[in-house]
Amino acid sequence: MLTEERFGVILSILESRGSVTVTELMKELRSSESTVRRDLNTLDEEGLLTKVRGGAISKRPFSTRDDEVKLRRERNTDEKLTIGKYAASLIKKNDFVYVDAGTSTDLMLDYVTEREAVYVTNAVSHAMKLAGLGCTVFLIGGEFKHTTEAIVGEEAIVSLEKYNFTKGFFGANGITKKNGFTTPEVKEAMVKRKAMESCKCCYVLADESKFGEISAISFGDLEDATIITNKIPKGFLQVKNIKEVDE
Amino acid sequence: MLTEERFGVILSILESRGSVTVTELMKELRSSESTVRRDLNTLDEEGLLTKVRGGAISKRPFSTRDDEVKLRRERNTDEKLTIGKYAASLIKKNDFVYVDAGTSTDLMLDYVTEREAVYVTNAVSHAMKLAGLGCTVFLIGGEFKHTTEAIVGEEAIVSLEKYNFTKGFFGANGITKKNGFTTPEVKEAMVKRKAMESCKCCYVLADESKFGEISAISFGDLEDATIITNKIPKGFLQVKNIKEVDE
DNA sequence: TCATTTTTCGTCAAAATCATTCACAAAATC
DNA sequence: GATTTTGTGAATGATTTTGACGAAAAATGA
Repeated sequence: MLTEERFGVILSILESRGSVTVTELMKELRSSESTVRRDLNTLDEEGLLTKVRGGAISKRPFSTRDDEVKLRRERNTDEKLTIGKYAASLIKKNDFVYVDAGTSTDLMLDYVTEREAVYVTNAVSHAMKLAGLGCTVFLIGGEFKHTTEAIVGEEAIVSLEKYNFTKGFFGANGITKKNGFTTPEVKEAMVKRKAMESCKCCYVLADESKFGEISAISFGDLEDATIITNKIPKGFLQVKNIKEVDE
Repeated sequence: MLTEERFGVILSILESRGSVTVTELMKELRSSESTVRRDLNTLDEEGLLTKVRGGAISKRPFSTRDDEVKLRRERNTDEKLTIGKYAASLIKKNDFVYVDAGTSTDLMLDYVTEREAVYVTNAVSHAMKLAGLGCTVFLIGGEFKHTTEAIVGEEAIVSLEKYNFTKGFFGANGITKKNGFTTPEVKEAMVKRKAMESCKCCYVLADESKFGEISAISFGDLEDATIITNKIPKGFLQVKNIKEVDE
């Protein structure tokens, strides 16, 4: 196994589990103790993990994901909040709403007031937030992904089949005329695509920075959803289905 | 288990329960009394917890006496831990395991080591714990109940239909010969019942205090599952399918 | 009070982990 | 083709951690 490969495996194990022992790594990597130790030393020197007696722990001992989410939230927050606020105002009594996992939609939830709508989501955190507001919430079934705390995979897609939503709210990492809406994760993209198909009205929440960007996987065409953004870039002015909101 | 890992576990237990005994920690951490004491000393020196006779309490200046009382009362978790430990040891490679929501099963998860089994649960916290261990986890779909953070209701039952588990682990509030296994919540009982039907082997985790108690709703007969307990009460001695575990 | 139980502390040997060295093989360089 | 470089695995001895045991101290109960 290549050195770089091993580094990757070690770091990804740390990412998901938070800690590993030397012995565990010997088995996972099928290498000797010496090699594992050398790897850990290198990665420690490079500051990519923290070596401790017996193994290594992830460089961020405290609630990794929370911090990341916090950080991400602080970027473009103002615009995202405005977008979220407007999106939330679209939810009416008796709506059957799908809320996609992601930070954009998360910010939207802070403005949700409609308790007489029913909500479905694939994000555990969204479910908790909505349930905390006193709303009726359903989580779709399927594989639970640790890093994003969202439900993804084949099973999730089957779960979505039975629903017919009146409105759906989505996030996207990239939006172009040619590739439509894109996101970096394959499994998540599949879920998004299926969910969009099940919605009468789709809304994509995206600040201006997303326009012109392309991520790995497309999950819908530009015409499939109404984009809610803070500022429509020049190239997209003539596109229908874009709503610009400010303050 | 890594030293830092142990520190993390100790602190997180303190975070959630407020106090722990040395004996509990010996079981949770699977290390000797000496090690636990050393750990507590270190963490106390670092000011991360307050050591008290018999264990440790969370670092909060006030209401020390109350906490110490609480510490005494919580001693019965010892038995629950033993039960959980045994139950976890039943999970083997390639098992397809259902884990019911609840505190008994939660304690069991601390002993789960089998990463090559697939787990399905209706409890969000269980899913997170298992995913954190690096296991493959599925959440069933359905209504998300805020108070218990579990998935319940009609939809959850339908979700369960497609599964055929090799083993299932359940909690119960009451066990009698006549009424079988009982629980106070209607919606949760329905889910339990359906899940039990889908398991080849069912295990009910219950300490001795549950025998003779009756809650509102039955979700299974005594013969439907193997009971794992710390002490079989007199009246149940001749019942088959009870496993008594100690230490 | 005094005896009994529980908890704590200290010591020590065993086990685990670590850094270092050396030998070997594959790849890169000359 | 001979060499250097690089990566790997094994062996060694030093160091740290661990678990067990026994004695001391504190709590408990009669």
